[in-house]
Amino acid sequence: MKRVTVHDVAAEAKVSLATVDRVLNARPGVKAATIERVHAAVEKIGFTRDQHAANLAKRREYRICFLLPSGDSAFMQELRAEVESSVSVERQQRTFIKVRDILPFNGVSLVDALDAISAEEFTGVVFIATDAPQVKQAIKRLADRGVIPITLISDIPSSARAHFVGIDNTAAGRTAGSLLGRFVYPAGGKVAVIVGSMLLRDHVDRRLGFEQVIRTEFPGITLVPSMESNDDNTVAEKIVDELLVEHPDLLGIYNIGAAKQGLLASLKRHKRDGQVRVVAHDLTDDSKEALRGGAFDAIIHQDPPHQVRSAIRLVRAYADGRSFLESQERIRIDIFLRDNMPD
Amino acid sequence: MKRVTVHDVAAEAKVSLATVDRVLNARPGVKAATIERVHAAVEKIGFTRDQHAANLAKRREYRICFLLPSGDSAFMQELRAEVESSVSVERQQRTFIKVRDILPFNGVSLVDALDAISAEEFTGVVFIATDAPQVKQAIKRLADRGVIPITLISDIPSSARAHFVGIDNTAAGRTAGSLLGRFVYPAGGKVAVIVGSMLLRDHVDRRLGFEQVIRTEFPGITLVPSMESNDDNTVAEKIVDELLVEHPDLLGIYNIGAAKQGLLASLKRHKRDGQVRVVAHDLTDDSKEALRGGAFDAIIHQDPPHQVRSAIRLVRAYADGRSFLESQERIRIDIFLRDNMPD
DNA sequence: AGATACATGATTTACGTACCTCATTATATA
DNA sequence: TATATAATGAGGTACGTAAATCATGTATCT
Repeated sequence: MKRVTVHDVAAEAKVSLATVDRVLNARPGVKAATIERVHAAVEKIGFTRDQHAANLAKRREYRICFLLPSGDSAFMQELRAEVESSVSVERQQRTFIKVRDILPFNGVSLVDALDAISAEEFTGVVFIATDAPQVKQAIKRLADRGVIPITLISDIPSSARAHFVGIDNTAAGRTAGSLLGRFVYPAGGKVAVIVGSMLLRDHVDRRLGFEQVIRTEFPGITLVPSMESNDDNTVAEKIVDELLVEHPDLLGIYNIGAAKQGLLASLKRHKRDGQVRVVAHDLTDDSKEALRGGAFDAIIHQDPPHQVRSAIRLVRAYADGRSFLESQERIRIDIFLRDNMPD
Repeated sequence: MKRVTVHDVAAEAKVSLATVDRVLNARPGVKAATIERVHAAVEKIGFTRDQHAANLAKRREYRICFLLPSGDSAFMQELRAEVESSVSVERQQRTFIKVRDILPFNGVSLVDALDAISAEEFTGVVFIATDAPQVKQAIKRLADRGVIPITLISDIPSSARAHFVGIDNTAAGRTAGSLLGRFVYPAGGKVAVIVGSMLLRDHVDRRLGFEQVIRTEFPGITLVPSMESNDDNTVAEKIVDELLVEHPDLLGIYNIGAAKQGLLASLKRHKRDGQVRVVAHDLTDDSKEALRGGAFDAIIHQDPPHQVRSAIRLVRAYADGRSFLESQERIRIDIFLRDNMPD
């Protein structure tokens, strides 16, 4: 059971090793007929290139830059921790990862960071896109310089980014709507939405999907006009306070952004936790605790470790012009209840 | 920016290459003090062994055998398809995969298959465990022969298997209970459970978890005694027919096994699809269709591609005595609604 | 026919680690 | 002190592919 190597292919096709190499690596200077012969030989003896040997010989290296907001939301912290812990793992596969900080909610800072990256320095850049024309242009410049741009969490669909790693946020909103709708149905009644910022595309999309579903499928439910927390706990707490006072019959809340602590604090103070059905985003320590205690009913989640690994694999795949497994790179819209929480 | 190699470690530690090699590969014949020096040097200059070069030099090969039931449930078919499609991908990483058929629901067939495997032939075996003492003993013999046993989907916890790849089925049952409970609550009323076979540990566990949650958290809900479909559509259809006739006020069904077509057929014939809330297992073409049409409300799922990849990675990790990323190998209990279905 | 471009062969080096052999030096044991 | 044993060094080969160089053969064109 010896391994099938390029030498065997050469023998089988009755050509030299050099020609096999030319064919396999799509180098010029080989007749079409010869190319065919080599391919036939590959098929016949079942040759597959040894990835380890190939990578070693190619002495390929991948340098990836992650641009992460210096904000301190639990979700971002987990993402950052995941990136940092992948540094040593990925180094074994010749992938060198650097993290650069940018200011959160700040398009200019992102544009500056993108413009500061050269193809000599980095193979690809992974970042959370802010939906602004300047960012779009910066992505274009980046791609033109030969750096692979990968958007994470939040996308700019019509930009020059090679790939988006993240969930379909409209679908996530619809999912939240389906859940919360069923939870408060058939009683019917009022449901409120709290967004982080209407400037973030993912938040906007989530709200859109949520309202779609509620309006079309749960006609018994009334939507209370949504408010912006700016992902700030103090603001969120005030919003919920007012909400609970003004609508004592409130049945459910969909919390689109971060600032879950503020929401929880208000619910608890009004002794409405466990009564009002809550669907929120991102499985963090806070929300796990709230799920356990019954204050939250469901969490919509996108797995940070998976997203980080996926982004890294995608940079390598695009750099090599390789294809990749669609199914492995699709980020799922995870639903967590108390009972299917990890740990 | 040159790569840090073993040579650099040798220079830094002021020892020969041979000694560095002895230390890194834990070979005997090195003083404790010298080992320390080498480790210190590794730390200082940040050396990480190049996996590609290492694997190449080691000329390591992994041979993995998947034992799959020849049954034709959609879930098993997807699993099998995934294994087969991974053959060519994994070959590039020197992993050779073979599939062997065994009879479904048949412990003897599994035991025979396990006993027929030698360490010369295979590095590891991946199989769906049937919970029987004979199987447990066969696993022990297998492990003693030096083959790595990995259980998939269904486990025997106290056996000699190296690892279990799959979900916690009690938790899956609880998850189903939480969902269905909330869906039919606060109306209260009757909910029925249909199992595939009480001989399968995963089915038993699911029912257990489901009943736990319903009993403790949704006291308004009455559980209709559960019945066995043996994963047969004709049987399942008959069961549901009787159920719907006997309990016209039935609010929900938890379908634990396969045989979803029978369930659907009966519901449709009685024009109760969309009325009765249904939670079932495994996202297949049938259940996707049913989710879309509103006949099913939620599907509890375990991702076959992920499980196959995980099993393969685990065989390699155990074979090399390496550690692995817990988080990457944990199989999630996925919840799918119409709105977060893939595709 | 001679120049020219194209197609192919023959051969070599490099990648970074594993692993083997043989020689040499340091340390412990009798 | 002689001898056994442990610890280390020096050096080489192999793994399978990539990539380069130089030589040689063949067809094409004016």
